[in-house]
Amino acid sequence: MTARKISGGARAEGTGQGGAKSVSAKDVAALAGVSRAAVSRTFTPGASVSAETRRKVLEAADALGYQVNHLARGLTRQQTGIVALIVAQLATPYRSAMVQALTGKLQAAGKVAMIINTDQEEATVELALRQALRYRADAAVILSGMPDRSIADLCHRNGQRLVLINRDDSLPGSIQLRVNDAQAARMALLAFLRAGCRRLAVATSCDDTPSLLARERSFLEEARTLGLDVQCERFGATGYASGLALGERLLVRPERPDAVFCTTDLIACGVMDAARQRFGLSIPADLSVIGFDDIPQAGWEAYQLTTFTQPIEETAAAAVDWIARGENGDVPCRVDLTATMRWRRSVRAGQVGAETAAAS
Amino acid sequence: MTARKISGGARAEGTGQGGAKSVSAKDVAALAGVSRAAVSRTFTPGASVSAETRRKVLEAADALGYQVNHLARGLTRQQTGIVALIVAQLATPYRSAMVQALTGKLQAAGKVAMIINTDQEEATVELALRQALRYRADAAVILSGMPDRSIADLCHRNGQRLVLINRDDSLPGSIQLRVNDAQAARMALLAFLRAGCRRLAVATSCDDTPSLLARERSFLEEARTLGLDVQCERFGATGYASGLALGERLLVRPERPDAVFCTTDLIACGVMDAARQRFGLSIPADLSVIGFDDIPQAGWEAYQLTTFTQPIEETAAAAVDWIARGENGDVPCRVDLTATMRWRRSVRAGQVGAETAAAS
DNA sequence: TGAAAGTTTGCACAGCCGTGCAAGCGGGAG
DNA sequence: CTCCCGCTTGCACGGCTGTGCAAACTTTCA
Repeated sequence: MTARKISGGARAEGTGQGGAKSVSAKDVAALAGVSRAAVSRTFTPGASVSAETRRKVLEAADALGYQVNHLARGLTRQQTGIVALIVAQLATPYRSAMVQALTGKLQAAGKVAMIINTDQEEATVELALRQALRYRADAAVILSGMPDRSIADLCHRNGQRLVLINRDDSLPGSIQLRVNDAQAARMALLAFLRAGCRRLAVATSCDDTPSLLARERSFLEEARTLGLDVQCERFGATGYASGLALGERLLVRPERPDAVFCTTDLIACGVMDAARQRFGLSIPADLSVIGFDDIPQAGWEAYQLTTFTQPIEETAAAAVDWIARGENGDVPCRVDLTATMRWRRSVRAGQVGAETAAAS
Repeated sequence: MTARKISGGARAEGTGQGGAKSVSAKDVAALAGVSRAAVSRTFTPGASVSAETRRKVLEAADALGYQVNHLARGLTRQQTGIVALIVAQLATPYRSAMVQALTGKLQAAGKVAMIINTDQEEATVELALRQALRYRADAAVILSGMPDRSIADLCHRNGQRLVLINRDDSLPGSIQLRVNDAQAARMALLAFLRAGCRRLAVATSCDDTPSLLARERSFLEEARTLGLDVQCERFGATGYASGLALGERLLVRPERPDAVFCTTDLIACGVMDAARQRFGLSIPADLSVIGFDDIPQAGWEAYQLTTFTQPIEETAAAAVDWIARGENGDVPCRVDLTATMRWRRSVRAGQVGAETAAAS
């Protein structure tokens, strides 16, 4: 296209007209009257510089507003300090909380987070990883979707490490962080039974993310093991609106459920609202509900939803720790984390007698 | 510290042991049997390469999984394609929605978003901008906090453009995006009056962000102009919990308000829950509430909150458009956007007679 | 005072890319 | 056959940093 010729000569004092070149170590060296290497060493911890030179350099750097160029530094070093977060549907309570935790901890570890959004259609996880590769990210954290084996291999060959959060497959040279979805789902079932509920149901979305599937399947399987029947309804995308629709579909049935396990808190909120507003039911007297994620809204007065708390901080900490540690090679690593049950008031107190938890 | 010597020689075929150098244009050139310049030109639109050479290069690049290094490219070009988003409290409905919109549109414009989190204490906006500078971001979008003039000047000198979203001050060489907070607050007041409410109140947090202050002040001033008294309560951080506390404080007063303008939807939800659960009030019969932001929860069945819809898409579009346009110089630019009223069911229908909006 | 040891500094190169410039190559016209 | 023109291609440089190596300088010790 347009040639965009860069005038190498005149480094005028006036604030830049267009390109506005940023100040480099050469500029600082010139002003301080030292070599460029001296500037570089001043900003390299452990390098040998005399106090006098250091002072001159820092003074000049301050006057010019110099900041070391991490991009150029990333060329020689094998690290850029960039970590890509690949995520869809960021504006969701759980996702945004996870991203907040990750960015915070990454910063504390001296890294910086780059967000790659896969909301648009198509084969976007692959595109996202290629983008991460182009910026030579030290690692990529995958929160949504799952890369093909071939793409993962491409990352591996280019020295980009992968963090898989609640993804199914294991990949070489990557760490896999998983939450105990299956066990939690079984706990939910037990909680319902202990509360005396018998007409059980599951409400979930049509999104086939590994976590949602695991929660649904475990609940169903455990029920079948115990010889119980469970009504399962699946609808739409993961979110409040789908929860509303799911509630209507379930509660209109002849054998109306008295307990619904929702694979997500957002769905649970929708189900609760449907039960109350459209069917005049009261919770937990007429209907017990359990969700998953423990998003902020689950604790709101209007819901007081019993759910499972995602170990967001621990997950983020484990991910960042593994990224910062750097060293390890090809062996895939796996970390299991536990979502703990959070009792609130959306499950009715046990009728059978025995241990009814959490009165307050 | 440790010397980290990089062995320049052996480029072994085996998957890397530690550093795992990523594949460069030189590698592709070697495999394709052409010069490195040919590789570069193949990936530069509009450059002159023969079909045959291009084919060989693309083949080799594909075999090796080559991706152009945007960091190195950023050295020669004056653009890195990186845009820094400086934000605190990302895990909040409004903020995360804004970040989602920004990242999506940035990507569509061929840029990439870098998140810099200012949740930690201290003078972090300055630190965040310095970090953005170190990565030679083309622009920085400031969603939280306000940089000192001196820091803004530093960015300006280094050719980093600034986007201020709902910030007070105007700065040279930056664009300022503002929403009509003041006008909206006046509309809220009028809506209350038209509904027949007379005991007005404002609930806000102690955070002194420009938007919140503008909403509060405009409401109060307009009321004073009309000779009306308004009870104003201020408490805690911006969020649901503060809303709950604010509701309790306001509703326990001798002259109990019959209308509360909340500077944020999260606060509004808290106030509504306090009114219902702790005081047994019904909304809007006993209490009318108006919020701000139109977060997803405002549309939930349990709230049906009348509020003001933030022009998130328009804001993000305007920001990205300005960033992508690039060209313009020192003249500060300002764009005004309008938050439009979203009628739901948290304001009682007018009693006076005349124009009562939104029946359904 | 002279030599040895230690510190500091500059040079030059590597890391990766884009691109101006000139040389090479092929083809068409006279 | 020769000349000219257009397209390709390689060389070399610039952009910014970190760092090994050797030279210069300072300090210490005999």
